[in-house]
Amino acid sequence: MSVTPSEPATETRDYSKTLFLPQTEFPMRAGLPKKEPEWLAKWKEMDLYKSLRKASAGREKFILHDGPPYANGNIHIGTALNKILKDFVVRSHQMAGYDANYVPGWDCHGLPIEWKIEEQYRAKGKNKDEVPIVQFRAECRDYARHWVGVQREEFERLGVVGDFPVDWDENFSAGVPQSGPYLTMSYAAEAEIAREIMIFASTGQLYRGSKPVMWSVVERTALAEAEVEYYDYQSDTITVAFPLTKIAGTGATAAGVTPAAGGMMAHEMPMDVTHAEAHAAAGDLEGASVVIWTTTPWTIPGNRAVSYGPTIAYGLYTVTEAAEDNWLKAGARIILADTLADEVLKSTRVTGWERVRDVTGAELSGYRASHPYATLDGTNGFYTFPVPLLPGDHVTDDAGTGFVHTAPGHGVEDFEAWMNARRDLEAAGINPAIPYTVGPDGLYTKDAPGFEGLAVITDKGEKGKANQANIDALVATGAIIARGRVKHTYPHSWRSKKPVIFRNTPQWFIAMDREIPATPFAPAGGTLRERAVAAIDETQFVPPAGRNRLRGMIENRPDWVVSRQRAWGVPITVFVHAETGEVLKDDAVNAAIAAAFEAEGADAWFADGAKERFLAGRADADQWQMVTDILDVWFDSGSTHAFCLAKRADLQWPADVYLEGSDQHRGWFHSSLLESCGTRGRAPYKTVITHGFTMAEDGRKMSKSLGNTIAPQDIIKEFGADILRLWVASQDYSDDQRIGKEIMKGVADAYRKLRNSIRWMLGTLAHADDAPVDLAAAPELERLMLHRLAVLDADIKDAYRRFDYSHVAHTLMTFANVELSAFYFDIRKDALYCDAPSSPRRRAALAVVDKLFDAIVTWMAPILPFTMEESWTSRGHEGSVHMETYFTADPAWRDDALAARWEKVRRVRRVVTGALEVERREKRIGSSLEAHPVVTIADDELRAAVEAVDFADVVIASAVTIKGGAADESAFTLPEVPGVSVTVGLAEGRRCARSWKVLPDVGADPRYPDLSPRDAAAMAEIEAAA
RNA sequence: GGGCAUGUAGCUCAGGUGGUUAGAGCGUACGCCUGAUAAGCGUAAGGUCGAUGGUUCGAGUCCAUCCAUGCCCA
Repeated sequence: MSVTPSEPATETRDYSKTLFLPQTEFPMRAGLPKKEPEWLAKWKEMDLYKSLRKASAGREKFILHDGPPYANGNIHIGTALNKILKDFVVRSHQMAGYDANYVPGWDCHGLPIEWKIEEQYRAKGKNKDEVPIVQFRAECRDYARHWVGVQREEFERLGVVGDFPVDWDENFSAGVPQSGPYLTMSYAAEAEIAREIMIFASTGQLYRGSKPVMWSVVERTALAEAEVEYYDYQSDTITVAFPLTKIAGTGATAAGVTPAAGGMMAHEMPMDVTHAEAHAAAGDLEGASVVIWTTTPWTIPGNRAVSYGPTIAYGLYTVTEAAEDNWLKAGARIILADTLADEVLKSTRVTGWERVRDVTGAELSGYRASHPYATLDGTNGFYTFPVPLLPGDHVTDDAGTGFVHTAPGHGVEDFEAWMNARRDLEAAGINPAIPYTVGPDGLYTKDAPGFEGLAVITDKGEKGKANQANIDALVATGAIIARGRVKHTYPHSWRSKKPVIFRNTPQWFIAMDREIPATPFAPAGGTLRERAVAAIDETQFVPPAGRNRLRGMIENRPDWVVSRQRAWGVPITVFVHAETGEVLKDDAVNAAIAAAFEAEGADAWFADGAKERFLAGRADADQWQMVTDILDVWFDSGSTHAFCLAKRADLQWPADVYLEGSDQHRGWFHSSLLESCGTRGRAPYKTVITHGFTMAEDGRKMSKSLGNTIAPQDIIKEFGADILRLWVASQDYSDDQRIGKEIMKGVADAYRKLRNSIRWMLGTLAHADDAPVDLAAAPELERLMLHRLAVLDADIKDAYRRFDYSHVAHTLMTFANVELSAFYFDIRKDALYCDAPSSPRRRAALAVVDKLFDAIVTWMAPILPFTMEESWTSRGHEGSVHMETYFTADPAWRDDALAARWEKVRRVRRVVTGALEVERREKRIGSSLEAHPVVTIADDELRAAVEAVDFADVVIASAVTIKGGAADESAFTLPEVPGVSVTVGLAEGRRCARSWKVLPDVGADPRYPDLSPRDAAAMAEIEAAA
């Protein structure tokens, strides 16, 4: 095939053994799924985590504080992504010279674990309520413990380095564990969480209020949304009229309705002429009624307001014709949403009506309604309070009447509409307290006069008499105008399958807008909301959009409900006075509680005689009630900074970084911020990093039903953890990511290319020795590579500092492919393989490859810990690469002028490469070593740059000729490189049997008739040494 | 429905303050090499920059609306 005249007689010798070919055990195929566990074992054996701590003792700390995953079930791809990103942060800072100590943690309390234990009970036919609470809690604890163990192994398998070994005895005995992961259920954590909530209590930030919750009468328990199932259910419906009264200022008030405070009205209704006129015209709503429709007649005693839609078109309607005995009489005037008026009026069985005029939301705000039971006998005028009309976006005109009966104790939207209006209500002299109309037994309480003792739902889950009693009462007062039945979906308990109700229940809140007094950790000043907003401004967000998202939530959120009527958690360790409802503030009691928790865990609160024990000698146990609610688990995890960061000698408070998924703006970032601002006056973090969610390959959410889920365990089994980690590193984690078969294959391909470049370096470096090389005197090409290292050094370290791992991965992989594999290595193979051992050129190249290797391996180590460890030890190092700091380039290597010249050289190289490709196509050459390109360069400066280097080597040809002058029209040119043309001739001479270059002086050395002079000299040297 | 984001080649990403034919790596196709060989090198194809409308001499880049996807609320 070769066009080179060959002389078989002289090419008999096999010179390949005399070349310095790459030599390495480092396999091309990684076999990661099998190899990685071996590295894990090695790190365990050397106790990498502890060795790191020891080696970096005294260095500046960099602390990423772990957001605790929930100890329930195997990890999924999102958890893996999160932990891998955290590991990037930790490892990259460790290698940058910090002491980056990572202590993982787990969230152990809460509902899902309770469910699992209850489920196990049900399977055995047991009932949770039959089991002593302390025993139940013990089972929850064991369950959490099991999953901490499972997840711990899964996290370590990802290559995450941190303080993972758990000493269970230490966690469940007195004293703060000073090593191992933190657990929200350790005794020390439970004690500290209690201390934190007691700070809120003793500073008056914690208060008892109320809120409607879904309640199952059958099970006597509050239910979470996830515990509710929706079934069809037949409900009674009623349509009720609420007569209107003009709000003060005109002097007209209906009997029994308290006039509003004059000040507010004077503000809203200034007495100028225009308004006075408008007022007079509007007067005809006096005595008209707004109309509501509801499927829960039993909530009428709890009614406190009527909501309207500010943008809904309403009309005033007069009944012109109705049967004598009809509930809605002729002459009645009612207000309805126009789109619904006909439907409603038909349902009232009136036979004639007319629309009088438009009514707007703004006009309605000038009126109040009275309660339909204002005139109900036997209620002692209880219901004579004013019923305000509240604007609410939850009101629609698709169904009903366009007005919504608002019973704040019986619905979330009702509650919110009421609470949003709270300030205005108080200003108008209306009591914003929400009545407890229904008790835990489903019976009306004394807060529902006229109905007390009647059942809404019986303890069997049947409908009680409440609905009929209310309908009768509404008929009696004449407020009802229609009734009916409707079949709709209604929430039921997932256990009993019986309907649930919303009922107002006492709950504990942390106030957002109360001035905070001094705490043990921070001086007085500001409200929780003010403090949190200020703290957000002082926090760095990556990406920056996180700031607005978190701030928006803090600015608008209501008070924080921290109580749960559950068993598995830290109790709200507070005593309330039986009569006054006052919270006991006694530091000695608080200290006793915390001390007991530290020794025994929070179970101490639930043990028999706990009340007497903690109050002994301080307060009368008969006078004080013990709160048995537990804390929302968000308070637990919001306190991790207090019981972990602040309490461990090897950590520090505040954390440098919190890093979680973007859902945690509502979750952990949020609760930690509030908790810390309430007790310590600032955020527990300096920087907040967020990542997006992992989608399936098509960019859609993963779901089991779609069958497009992918588990990290499976990826590890098929590709290895390093591939999963490289996937993490190659994406912009701040946005949502995609994962799937094709994407993983692509990542594995990219990995393989990088691995091969490393493999080649290892093989080449097998021939290196330790003799020093003066790099300043190295050839230009070597100095160019050193220059690139100097530039990359700054770039890579800056990217790590910015937490920009995709920049690191893309930059280094592109560098390895484009500048090393396809350029530097390709060019230098000749010198590295063929030059004599003593050749300065070869020795310089080896020295540079050595630097390149150290740079790439240490720079990639945080991302590919397994592969880089394998590379590092394959180079003959005894220790771990993870004990190293980053390779650092000598700033003196930077040579921009040199780089600029080489930029020119490479432009010319591209033209030559193009020309060679044409020759190959035409089958005139195969290897570029068969060619002798003749390059014509018009520009003198460009030509000088090319002439200054060994251009034949650069284009991997056996010879090259550079000429000045205008480009040859008939020769090969590239439009983007004007003034350069190339013609390609065949190299003259014979093919050197060792280097395969085609040179005229092959055989010049008579000892080696088939070699070029360079190779002959190399052979002489090698043979002399042998 | 509301708040906050995102949308550039098959995949993963670059594209400060608007300016000539929109870039890279990987993958793909084709070719070369056979001394990095289940590797290495080269060449090529591949994009209505989510859509529409607007501002401008000129927009991937600015504005508006819409669509799609996601997170958090309702």
